[in-house]
Amino acid sequence: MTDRARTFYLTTPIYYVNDRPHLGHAYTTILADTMARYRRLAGDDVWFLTGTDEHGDKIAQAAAKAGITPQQLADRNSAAFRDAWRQLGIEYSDYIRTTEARHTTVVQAILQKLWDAGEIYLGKYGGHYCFGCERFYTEKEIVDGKCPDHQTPLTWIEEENYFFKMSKYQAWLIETVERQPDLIRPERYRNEILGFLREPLQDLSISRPKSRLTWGIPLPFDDTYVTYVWFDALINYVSALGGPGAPRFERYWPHAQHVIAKDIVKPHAIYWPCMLKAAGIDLYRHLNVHGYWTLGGRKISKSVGNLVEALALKDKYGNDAFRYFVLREMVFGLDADFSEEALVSRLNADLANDLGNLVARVTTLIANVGGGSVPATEGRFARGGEAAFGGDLKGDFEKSRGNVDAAMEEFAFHRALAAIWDFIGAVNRYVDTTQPWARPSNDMARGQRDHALYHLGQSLWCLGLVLEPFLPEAARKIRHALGHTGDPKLGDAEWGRLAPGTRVQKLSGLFPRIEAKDQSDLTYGATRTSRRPPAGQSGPAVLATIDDFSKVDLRVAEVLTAEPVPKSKKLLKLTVSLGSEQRTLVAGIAEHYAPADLVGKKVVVVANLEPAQLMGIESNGMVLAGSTEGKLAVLTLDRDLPPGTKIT
RNA sequence: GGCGGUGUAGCUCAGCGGCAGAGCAGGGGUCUCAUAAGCCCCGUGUCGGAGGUUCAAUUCCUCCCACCGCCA
Repeated sequence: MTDRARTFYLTTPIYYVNDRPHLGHAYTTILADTMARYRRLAGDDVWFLTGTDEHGDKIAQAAAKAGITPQQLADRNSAAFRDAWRQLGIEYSDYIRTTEARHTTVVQAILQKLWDAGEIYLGKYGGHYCFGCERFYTEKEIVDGKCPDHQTPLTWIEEENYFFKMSKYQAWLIETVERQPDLIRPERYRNEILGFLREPLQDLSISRPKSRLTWGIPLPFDDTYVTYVWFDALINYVSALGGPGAPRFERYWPHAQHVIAKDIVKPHAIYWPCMLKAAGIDLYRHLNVHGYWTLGGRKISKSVGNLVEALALKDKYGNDAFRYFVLREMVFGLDADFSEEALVSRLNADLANDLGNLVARVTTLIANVGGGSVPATEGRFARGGEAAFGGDLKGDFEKSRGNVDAAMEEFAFHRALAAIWDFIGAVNRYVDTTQPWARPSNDMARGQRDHALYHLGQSLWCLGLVLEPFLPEAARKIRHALGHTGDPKLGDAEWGRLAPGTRVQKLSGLFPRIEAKDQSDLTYGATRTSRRPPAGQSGPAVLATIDDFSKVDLRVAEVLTAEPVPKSKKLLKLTVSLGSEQRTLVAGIAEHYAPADLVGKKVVVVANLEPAQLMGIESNGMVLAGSTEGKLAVLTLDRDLPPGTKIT
């Protein structure tokens, strides 16, 4: 653990304002935010940039369709991203927009510099162009004369454009990537780039004629052209700092680290280094590449609607839980699957059971048996006694913190969290071992109890600090419960910093469990929605075997009596006949059926469901019914069958 | 088609020459401070398949199969 302050410049990509904020954007931004928070917590000098990319055909076309100017469209959608980050508690230092003057002036200055240096030339290019992709396609890529991506007809365009002499930097780039093993990480993407660089590198078209596209930054040396989107967009990382020579640029650029998703590796690992080299600017330090989220085990379609819905789960389960899930679930660099089921599983197992419950039991112990404040530990337990009594929590924490540091150095957020949870496990075991709730029978036992509570207090204190980047809200609540209201500092995460005598407040319900009855309305995958899913695509992603199905004992039941359950709007109490026996069961159908409508009906019930208490009534079974958008229908029989008939 | 990656316990993944691991899920036990939480115990799995190198291969090499990525 180094104490020397370091400097970090972290960036997300700028997000294209043709899109709505979704899970993918959110994940990248949460990664960068977590890293920024971690470094700030460690006392480092951090600048964290995000923003929006606002030029290009798509924006112009979308604006035309909406009957507004491109700038108005950009303003609106850029605000949507800003709002999403506000809701997610993202603490960025700066938010750049490519339509801002501070950006366009730097882009033009760099273009002029490259033009003056002969790094740019006017060349001719002809090709099949797709307006949707904003790119040319080669003959081989075309499918039936159409764009392989959009399946739309392509346009043959032959035009003069300005080209950046990227090819001349190929050898330099190969050498640079090979010399710096951690420049592009994880390694799989570095290998991909090295593989790509084995083929000859082409020069890069950096302009579009205004006859075809006007929504862009004019080339400073030829105002009949605008700058091509990548050349414009990548420069945001530099322009946001004021450009070369600006104080903020000199301070942060040498420490630049980009965070991106794997789909934009090539521009960042090939174009951008060459552009920087040509402009006489040092290369960034790291390109950190993460994988894709799949949803419910399925590949994500072109439509982003389900990704937007996945992001909406933050409102249902809270920012901390959402943030924890994405950070813990995705191995950095690899793809991972997002599902509400997996999120709830993490929330219950890690946040509620391990962390939330630990915080509750420790604060309650201190409040109830420790007299409401952190006890002092006596000298006789301070040294050898520590290891002898309960274990070495201090050592456990230091080990965990070391692992967190190492993991964060490599952008391995999932390992950092695993390391913290190792410690949480140790603290839970410590509570069980030391049993501080036991009434002390003598001074020795009293001393041991106070000693244990002291160490448990220190443990919570340290968790309240080290968890801050990952669970900002929960960490703050933990610190508040321990009377700490100032700015958190990782340097304070040391044993003894929580002074004996400090008042401690009970903190329970930090992460309430999502109970089984609530889980029944989970969707598989993240496509929970108020709309009906298309026919054939609804339902679980898992397949039930015939054995699974045969576990459910479905029977015909005749409703004998039906009455409302007092104080309940939804529940009806039913007595049904299964032929050989009568059952009482409770059904949540009172809003849709009057009791009198049901009596005499033959319905279908699950006969071997485990009993449940509902409003004080034991329900022995479940009436099958389907529901959608406020409509509900109980299953009945097409022809008559006697009560008790088994349904298979 | 070329290059690369992945394939290990029901699920997610770690291990990468020396007696097969973790978390979750599941089963059993136990404490009662705590959110029916915690803690303890329980895993013989052709380590994708076939060959080879080696005293020894999940680990190294070759080929094959499946999936994924990049490129054409």
